[in-house]
Amino acid sequence: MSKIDLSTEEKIKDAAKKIFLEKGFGSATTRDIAECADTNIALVNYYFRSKEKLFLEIFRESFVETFAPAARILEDNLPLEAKIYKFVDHMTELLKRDPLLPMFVFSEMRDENSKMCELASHLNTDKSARFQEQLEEEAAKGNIRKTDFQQVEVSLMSMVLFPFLGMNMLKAKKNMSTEEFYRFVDERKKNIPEMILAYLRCRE
Amino acid sequence: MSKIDLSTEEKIKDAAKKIFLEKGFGSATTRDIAECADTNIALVNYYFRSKEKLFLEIFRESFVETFAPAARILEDNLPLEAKIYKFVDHMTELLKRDPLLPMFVFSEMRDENSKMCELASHLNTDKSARFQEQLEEEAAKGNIRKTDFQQVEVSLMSMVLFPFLGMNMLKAKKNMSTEEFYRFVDERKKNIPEMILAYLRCRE
DNA sequence: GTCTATAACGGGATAGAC
DNA sequence: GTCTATCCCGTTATAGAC
Repeated sequence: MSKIDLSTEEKIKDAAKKIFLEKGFGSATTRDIAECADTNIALVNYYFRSKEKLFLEIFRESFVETFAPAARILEDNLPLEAKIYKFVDHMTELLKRDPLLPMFVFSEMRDENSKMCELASHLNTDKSARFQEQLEEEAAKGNIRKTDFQQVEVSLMSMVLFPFLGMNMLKAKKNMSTEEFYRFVDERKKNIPEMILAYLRCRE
Repeated sequence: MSKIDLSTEEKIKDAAKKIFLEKGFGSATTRDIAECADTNIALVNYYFRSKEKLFLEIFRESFVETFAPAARILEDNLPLEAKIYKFVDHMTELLKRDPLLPMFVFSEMRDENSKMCELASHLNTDKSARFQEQLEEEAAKGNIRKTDFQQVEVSLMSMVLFPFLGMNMLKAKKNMSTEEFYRFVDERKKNIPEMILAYLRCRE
């Protein structure tokens, strides 16, 4: 189905996603969205009641249906090394398709009292601590060093997400084109797991 | 000099910094700033001409005078290991004093065409490639592995900055208090250099 | 330098015709 | 479902009195 055949509601939602991800809730306007969807403000409110309701729908989808599931790869049932490679690879590919996603999610959680923070802690129910158990098991077997799993988890997330959060800074500082940036994050698919695994495995 | 003795101009600037860092340019209002500085909108415009001019001054100071100098520790003249520890320590202490700084800088650079991106690439003049040279020298001596210095640099930055960018996400997901968060990043002062150095030193 | 009042504008939302 | 016209509010900026 080509883009032109989408229902008005779908066109508005697609436009809203694009605009909100580019500008954030505060700087995006209903006018932007309507224009981008090739309709008018009245229809945006007809389908979604308000800018805020529309936004919450986009945020929920981005976070709950896209971001969180990818992060959950760490809870999969896979050997440690394979899992880390899979996580970095899948997450990187996801972010290459949707490079503004991390900044969108995190910038809307800048205010500690925002609805988005509430939403995120709400979704904090399924804590299958498989990754933590796995690190502890491997450490007990002597395969890796004993370590704080939260530190490892955050470092892993950091190294994958940060380049996208600081994409324009990186491009500015290193004079990178978009293609070079994507090559750079592709190289990290090998680099990041190597670093994590070197840390976990090397004695000291 | 106590806060109450500051000149009106200084009070406005302090207030503007606080408000802009909390909300970003788009969501901050001149009213917020005036109220926070305990004056009125007219005076804000009297001293700074417009919201945008005020903002640019705050951004310049935050970026040029605070953020960039800290990042430049990597170009210091120090042995590799000591330098990495110093960088992580100093940067973490800076961010503990100003935890909103990374999100402020990066979120304002979300739009590729923003003035802030221009500013950042403008400041891209002093590229003393001391850190790069150092990694290459040590690799030539066989002390560390041969590696892409940009990957190492970005990973290092990632691990230090990311927790502050995702502070509220982290707090929500891990049910952390502010104190626990600060304890967490303090532990990373040891953890991050260990990871980088394990990667650089371990053969494979 | 400081304040009050107001102009000029842009934003979200809705009424009502079709 | 769709559109035009409009309302109402918050925002930036400034004029003008003190």
